[in-house]
Amino acid sequence: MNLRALETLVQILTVPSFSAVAQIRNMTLSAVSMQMKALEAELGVELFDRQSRPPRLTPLGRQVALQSRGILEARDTVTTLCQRGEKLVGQFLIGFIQTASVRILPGFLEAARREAAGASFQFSAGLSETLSDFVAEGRLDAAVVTQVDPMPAHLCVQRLATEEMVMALPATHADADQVQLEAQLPFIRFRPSTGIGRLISASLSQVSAQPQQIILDSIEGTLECVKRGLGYTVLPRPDVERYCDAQMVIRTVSDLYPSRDLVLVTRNDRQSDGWRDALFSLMVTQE
Amino acid sequence: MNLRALETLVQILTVPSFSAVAQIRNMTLSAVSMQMKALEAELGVELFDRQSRPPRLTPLGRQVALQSRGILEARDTVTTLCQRGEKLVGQFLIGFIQTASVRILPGFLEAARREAAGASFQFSAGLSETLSDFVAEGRLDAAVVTQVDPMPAHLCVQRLATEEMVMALPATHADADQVQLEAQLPFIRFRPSTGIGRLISASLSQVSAQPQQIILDSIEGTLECVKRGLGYTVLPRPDVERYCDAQMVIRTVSDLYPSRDLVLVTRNDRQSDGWRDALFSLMVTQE
DNA sequence: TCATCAAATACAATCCATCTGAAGTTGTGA
DNA sequence: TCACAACTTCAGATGGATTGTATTTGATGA
Repeated sequence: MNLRALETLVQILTVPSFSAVAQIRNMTLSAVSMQMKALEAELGVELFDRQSRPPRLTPLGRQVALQSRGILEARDTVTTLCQRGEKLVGQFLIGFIQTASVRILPGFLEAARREAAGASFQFSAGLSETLSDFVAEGRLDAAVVTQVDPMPAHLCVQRLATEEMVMALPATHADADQVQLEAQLPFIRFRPSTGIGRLISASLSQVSAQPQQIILDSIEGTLECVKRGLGYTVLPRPDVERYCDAQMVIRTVSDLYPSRDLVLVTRNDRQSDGWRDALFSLMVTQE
Repeated sequence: MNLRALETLVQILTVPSFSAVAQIRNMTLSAVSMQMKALEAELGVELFDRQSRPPRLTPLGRQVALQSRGILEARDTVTTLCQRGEKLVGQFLIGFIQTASVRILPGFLEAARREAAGASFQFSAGLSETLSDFVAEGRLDAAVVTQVDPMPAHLCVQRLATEEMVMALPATHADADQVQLEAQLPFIRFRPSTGIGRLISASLSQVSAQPQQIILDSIEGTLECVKRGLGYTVLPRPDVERYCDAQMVIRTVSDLYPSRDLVLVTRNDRQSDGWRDALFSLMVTQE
């Protein structure tokens, strides 16, 4: 099916005769006639009643013309999509690690709707290493992850936020020092396979051998255990504060545990150069 | 813009490489490459990142591909529209005289939705002569009118319903005979320019010279006047009965006034032969 | 009913876009 | 660094679309 023929057909809705359409479209009457004949042949139906001299659209022909108008409009949305001057145009596949999808994603979506109407986004969740690899392979356009070493090659890394690691412990143990704590309560560890968990594991090995450990894979679940006095844990401050209440106290432990960076990773190629900074600015503005 | 190229682009959403698409679509890799290059040139954008070896869709390219899928779906609705075996497919332009649009149209629409899903309808209102002329000229596909003489040539006329003409008079004059009535009340005449009005005018000239007349162009308004004792009138029975209540009585006057026929008029050509009977049956089934 | 005219169709020649096949280039993975 | 697979480029072939001209057909008016 030829779009030029559909354009002709659609014009015939508003113009009385083939010859008039031919003039408007800068073609010969002959060409118009043949376009319509070919269209009829392809669809296997009569679009025109040729008993009458300016051939008349049949009801079916009229319907086809109206539908064709829809096809052409759909095409025009594509061309205008491509003519936008904006940087962020297209469908972006973006990965988020769990905590970032809570902290960064909502504000990002809001900013994107405001400032990047031509763009759409599809998100997927995963671990920092996986997402970084996906970006490197081209299966994702970008990802928000915690900085990991070593980063896959040819990736561009931009820091979005720094999250301080804090200790969350039951209010009943608010006064215990580190040694007492370790003796009295088990350490509840966030699943070590994730970025956070790894970071903590690395730190822990320098601190002390933990006699008792509970391993959980949910931040909310971890903190719920803390509130009930089942143990203590170490997590990024924003996550802890979100669930904090009177049953729990927060202790700053920046000397024991390093902070972590949330970063935006993109491929370091010419394509990404076109939109990397625009994407980055949509993610930081919502701070 | 070439629909075949769009098909190729859409396939690339689900298939990893140009060469795979080429195999699936029975073309050479070369042709795929050139189609995509031509598409990029036409849109003036980069749909693919050719830094990497199976060329990767850029976010914009992905968006264009997704939108293109919409274009192709729109095209498919057109082709399936044309493949329906039904008789009534397309957009029909149909004229209705005022009273028919109340009596016939609702039931017709209901039947059409049930039995002619591939058809859409656009209605216009007007006088019987005008609508009949429009059908003859091809500005309408069909019309429901009162039978008028002479009918324009080459029209096919099918009777839908017969409406008896009855007299409506105020309940206060229920016992008056025709002579008393004429002496006591003015005759309220429905606008003579319409089909009904004409019919009545023609009859009246045979009956008697009316000393007093009120002319109105609304059936409901006419009957409201009758209810209030301002005069009497003659109208089709269904219209009178719709508004009848205790303040008004109906008198059969078939000896004085002829009945009228509601008819479906269509052009008498090969095109209309295809759907005339189907349309007709949708209009009578709702009786 | 016929003559006339405008409009559409038919057809051959031509044009143009697209496809193929072969040769050349370029990422990728060993 | 090499080999290979994948893509691009190019020239030539192909086929669909357009044009110009001749012919047909429906509309109009005498």
